[in-house]
Amino acid sequence: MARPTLKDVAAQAGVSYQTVSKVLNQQGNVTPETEARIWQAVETLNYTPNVSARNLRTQSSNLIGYAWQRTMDDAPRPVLDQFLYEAVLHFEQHGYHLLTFLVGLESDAGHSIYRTLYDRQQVEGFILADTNNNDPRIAFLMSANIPFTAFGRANDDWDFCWVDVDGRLGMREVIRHLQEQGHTRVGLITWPEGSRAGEERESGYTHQMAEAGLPVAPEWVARGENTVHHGYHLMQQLLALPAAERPTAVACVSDQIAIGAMNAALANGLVIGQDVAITGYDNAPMSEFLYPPLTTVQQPIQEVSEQVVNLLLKQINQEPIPQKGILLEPKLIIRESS
Amino acid sequence: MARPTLKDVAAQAGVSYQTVSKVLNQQGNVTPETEARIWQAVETLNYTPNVSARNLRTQSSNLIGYAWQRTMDDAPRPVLDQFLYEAVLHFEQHGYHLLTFLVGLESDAGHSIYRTLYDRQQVEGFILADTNNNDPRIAFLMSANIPFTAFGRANDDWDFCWVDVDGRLGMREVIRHLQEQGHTRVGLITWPEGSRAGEERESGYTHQMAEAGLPVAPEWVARGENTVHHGYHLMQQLLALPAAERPTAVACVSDQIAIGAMNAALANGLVIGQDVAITGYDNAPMSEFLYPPLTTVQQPIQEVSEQVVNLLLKQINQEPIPQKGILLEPKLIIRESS
DNA sequence: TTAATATAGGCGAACGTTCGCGCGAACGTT
DNA sequence: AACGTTCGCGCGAACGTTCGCCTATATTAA
Repeated sequence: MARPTLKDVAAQAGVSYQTVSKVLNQQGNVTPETEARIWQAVETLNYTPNVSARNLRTQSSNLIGYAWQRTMDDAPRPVLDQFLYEAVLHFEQHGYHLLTFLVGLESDAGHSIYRTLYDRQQVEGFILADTNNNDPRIAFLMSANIPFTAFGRANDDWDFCWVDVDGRLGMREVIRHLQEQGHTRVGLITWPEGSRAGEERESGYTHQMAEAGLPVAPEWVARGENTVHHGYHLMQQLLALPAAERPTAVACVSDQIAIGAMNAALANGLVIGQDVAITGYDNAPMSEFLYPPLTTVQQPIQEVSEQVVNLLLKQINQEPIPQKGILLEPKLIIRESS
Repeated sequence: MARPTLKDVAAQAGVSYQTVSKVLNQQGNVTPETEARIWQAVETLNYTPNVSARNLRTQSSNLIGYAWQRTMDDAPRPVLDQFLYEAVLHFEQHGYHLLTFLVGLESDAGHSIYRTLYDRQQVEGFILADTNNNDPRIAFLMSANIPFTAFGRANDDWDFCWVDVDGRLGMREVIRHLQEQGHTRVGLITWPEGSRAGEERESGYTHQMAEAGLPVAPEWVARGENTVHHGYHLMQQLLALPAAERPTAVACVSDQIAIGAMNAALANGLVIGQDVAITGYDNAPMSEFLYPPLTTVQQPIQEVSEQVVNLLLKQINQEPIPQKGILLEPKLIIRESS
């Protein structure tokens, strides 16, 4: 038999199909008896509403878009993965689903996909991650007046909804911890310049060093992409400095990089946590089981997702938004690598 | 102004709105002039078709469902991630998008979400990954007659569409390679029993050892979950065997496990690739940059995705399916860890 | 010249909902 | 007994498409 519709249910229950609709949407008055009859009919016919028809009528799709960006290097992004998972979870609790799509590498032309998806009413808004200063996606979505919420900040004078974790604070705590361990020459392996998250974390490093009255040699700050590979080579670079000026501790802006740095230290015959301290960032699942376990920073991803979802749904439902930007605090996790 | 509809475009172009529809769907005869006028109107009004209305009319949604399963341990799944990415890519080339949803942990009740999503015509089919023997999802989808294609096999006598990579062959080649390196005592770290992929790989191990006339001690086969953590401990276990019966080479069923095993070997002061050989499986992005780089097996994920998409779309479009199961060949990648 | 044919485009209907309005019956109030 | 009010439910309309059929005009053939 073909999919049952409202009319089929109505016929079965002996009422008009609009009444069935009302019962299903729990509005309108019906006697308990007819309501029971209707539910009974729904049950026996195994009726489920047609979502296209409903969407057409209500002018909504209950879908949120997320552009899946391939990272340059295919590195795993534990934080992003968890963020997405949690976001899907929270969206589902509000009856929304996530529609994933790809955006071309040609960044300019690529934005039209956001516009198209929104204009044809396939999605009601977007979530963004991995944002940056001058992020063209954010600029575009703001100008197009399309609802979205970002995990991560962009230009401070841009007015949009975001949720972020205070990377500056996180890195400050890392550096303070290293200082408490007695380290005075602390290096930093970070991303290339121009990354908002990188700037935050670097600023945490710089400020905490300054606050402790410790000088920072320019060659202690190494920059490269977010891969184990780069971490390895940048650490080699730091270790190649003369013994007297070589950092005794190295903070990395990601666990990926830290793993590379650890490998480099091992390759140089150093005992990590003893000859040299290394810290990561993100608390990737495996960081706990590395050799030795990695000191790192944990971000409250679950809360990030929840807030992102809330902010986006508020926009979609035109509800008032008390605070457009939400900054959460990370947590230092001390293990044996430092 | 409100979203323009077909009628708005029609008014602008001076034709009936149905004619506009025909032009947009490239069917029906129109003079080049009117066609140009229509496109012009579409352009100036910035018209995009309403997808709900179209879906309602055509009884299709152009959406494919994928159930996001949280792994027990939150371990990264490089293969799965790449598979999904490629699948999204191929689906988009056919005008489809991917709808992600979560399935509850209570496996039995959880299937209703597949049914619901399909019955309300929100998705036209599903893709599955990480399948297993007696996989309840597959059993359910088969019985419900819902289109789907799996990345991975299940019971051999089940008749459904799948694409898989020959794990038995992959592991055979790993073992053969280790044998060629002179190893006679080869261990295996694999998943707990009951995993289809695990069985395949283990069978490759067993057969290749047998073929080479080498005995296999039961204690050489260690089992545990797919984490760095378990890899570490299982390797410790193998290394704790008396020197004379301890394997000189250990094949792992995943790079995750291999990383743990490498860490354990390091912690025991062994030089990997020299004192002991270790191999992984999956060619995770970081495997190349470990210390030392990890010998592993690469799966042709791109082709897997493409075939999965093709099989699923064939089902949806009721096209004939020449071959329901497709088995692809993996490729051994030899690096310094063996 | 007439009839057959092709061509361009209009028209009505339908896809399966939701929503507001309206109407009769039952009920309570004066 | 007459009247307002509430309750339970039906009815028409609309959301924006696509699709098949129909018609009017232009084109060709007899």
